[in-house]
Amino acid sequence: MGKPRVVYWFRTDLRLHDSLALKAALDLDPAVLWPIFTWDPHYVYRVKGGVNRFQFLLDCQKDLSESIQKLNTKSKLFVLREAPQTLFPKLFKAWNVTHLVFERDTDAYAKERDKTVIALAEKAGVKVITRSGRTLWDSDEVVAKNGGKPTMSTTQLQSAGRKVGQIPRPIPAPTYLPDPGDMPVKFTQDKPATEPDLNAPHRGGNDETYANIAGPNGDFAIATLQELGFSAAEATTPHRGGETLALRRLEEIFSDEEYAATFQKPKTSPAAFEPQSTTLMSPFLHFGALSPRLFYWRAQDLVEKYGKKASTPPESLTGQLLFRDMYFAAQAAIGAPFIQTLNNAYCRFIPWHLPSKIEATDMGDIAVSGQYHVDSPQAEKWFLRWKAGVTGFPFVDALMRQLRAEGWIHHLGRHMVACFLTRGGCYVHWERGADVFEEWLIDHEPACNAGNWQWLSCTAFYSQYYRCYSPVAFGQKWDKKGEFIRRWVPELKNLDEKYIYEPWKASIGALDKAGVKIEGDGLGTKRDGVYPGPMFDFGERRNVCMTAMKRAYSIGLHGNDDKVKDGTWKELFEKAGETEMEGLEGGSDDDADHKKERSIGTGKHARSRSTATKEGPMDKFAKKLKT
DNA sequence: TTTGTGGTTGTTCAC
DNA sequence: TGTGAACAACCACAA
Repeated sequence: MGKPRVVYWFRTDLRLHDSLALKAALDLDPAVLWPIFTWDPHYVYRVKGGVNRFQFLLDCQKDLSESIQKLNTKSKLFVLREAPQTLFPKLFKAWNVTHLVFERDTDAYAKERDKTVIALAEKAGVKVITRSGRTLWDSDEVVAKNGGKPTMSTTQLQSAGRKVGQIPRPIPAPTYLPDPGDMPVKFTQDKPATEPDLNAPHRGGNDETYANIAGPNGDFAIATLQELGFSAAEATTPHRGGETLALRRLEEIFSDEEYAATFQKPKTSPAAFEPQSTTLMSPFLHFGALSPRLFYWRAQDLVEKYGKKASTPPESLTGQLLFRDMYFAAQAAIGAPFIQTLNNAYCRFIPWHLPSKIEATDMGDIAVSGQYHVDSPQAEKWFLRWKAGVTGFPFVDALMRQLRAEGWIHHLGRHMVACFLTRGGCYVHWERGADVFEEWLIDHEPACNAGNWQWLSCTAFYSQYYRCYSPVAFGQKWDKKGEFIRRWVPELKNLDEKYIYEPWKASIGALDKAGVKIEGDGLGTKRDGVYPGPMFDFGERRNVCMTAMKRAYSIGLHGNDDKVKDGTWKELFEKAGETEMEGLEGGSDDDADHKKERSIGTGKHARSRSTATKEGPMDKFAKKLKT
């Protein structure tokens, strides 16, 4: 028996430091080691992601590749363009591989994929070695110690975590890497189905991701944005990726001991933008350019040294990492339904507007990403205005515009816009908001995104729906003068601070002086010096939503209840006299356009109501179940 | 079992 | 310009 010939498969662990899986690979004392990355079509076509996040991913790959080359000039990150499920059997044979090593992934799709790959490896006589590493503790172990149940609070996570054991201390990056072996790719490349391509709207050019298995020059190079069909000029984020940058920033954070040791998340400002008030480490954690355990122990060691004045979880830096682990472990227990309401026993059913379309698949009944029923034209318009950052509420609009441009907004800013879209304004389904965040966030982490949207919409994790963020007061608390709004909503940059959060209250004189007109709905062609009026009376909507939430809570359905699946939930809500719900246009509206719509169309209104009663989305789903 | 307390991150008003 | 109470009332957790 010769020495092992090892493929190390980099996935969401794009780093060399603190990699238990990479250490396991090197411990084999390999004759050859190929560090590879495979472009998974699932990520390229089925996970929404704009150019900003792909740029961050490529940054991480480039940096990792350079670091590998520094350890061994013959090596680098070898990028292969084919689905792992079809690639590996061919690779095992062609490269005479003995071992496949990787860090375990955690979401439902990745677990399925890995199961397939492991089975294929076994069939090919290739030994598979995996290690946990994305989280502080292995999420499956946390779940086991939590009685097989999802961790729904940080207390649960912490007590289960204690039973798993101490969070491992980070290990250093390797100091050597073996040579890669030969890399023949004379086999046929299996090209993936590119449809549906959820990212097509972001691709300005031709998508050449899978044109050649080893890249355009056959040298396994890191892909460019152009090859992925993006134009480099389109990237609008200032936030760049890579392990080197992550480690440098970590040093900067901890060089200010007072900041790091006394960090209290609820006291950091969502309106701070230069610099921002939090660490901005989330995208590095997402792509694995930073180890969560390194971050944790840097913070924990400092806190112990700092003494009594240090902050504590859940508000402290370590607390933030605990929340992340909580969501991962909740996802590990609940599985695929964690990112949706349907079939999720832990997620309350609330008949929000714009519910997801449902598809029955082998993996269970899933919400189709991005596709939804327009049960209410009014809610649809509110949703579009929210997404476009033209709600007429400047603080909300500033946040949404920063999100789209930079792929990142402060955590409390996410609270603000999420509450506004769901239980505190539009009464639109949280899955719509989660879709938008998936598309735009460079730190999009499915577990954290779904978990936080459930939290903010009060469907799981959190239930104090009467605590509602005001688009006026909340921002003012942090940024009295509205500097943040002036930065992101330049139409209003000269407006007196008295009106910056509610420009509709400004006199014509004040507006003229600031050079801005309040009119229209903000959709369609942008006009200079024009900003839309507020899309509804917030106070009224707040009351409508809160009353509706109270009713939905008292009815008490969850995502796995039969009544939710067969459509009979509607009878319960009708009996309770609910009008603010899916299929019904409830609530009031100060939007001039809509008033017109309504005054012309009582008939139209009634029609949409009867259509919805006849067949709502869930009814359709019920039919599917019966057939 | 019941009951009380606390919960990372609300708002508004009174003083 | 800061603190405390009322608002209306959720769930988790501990005793």
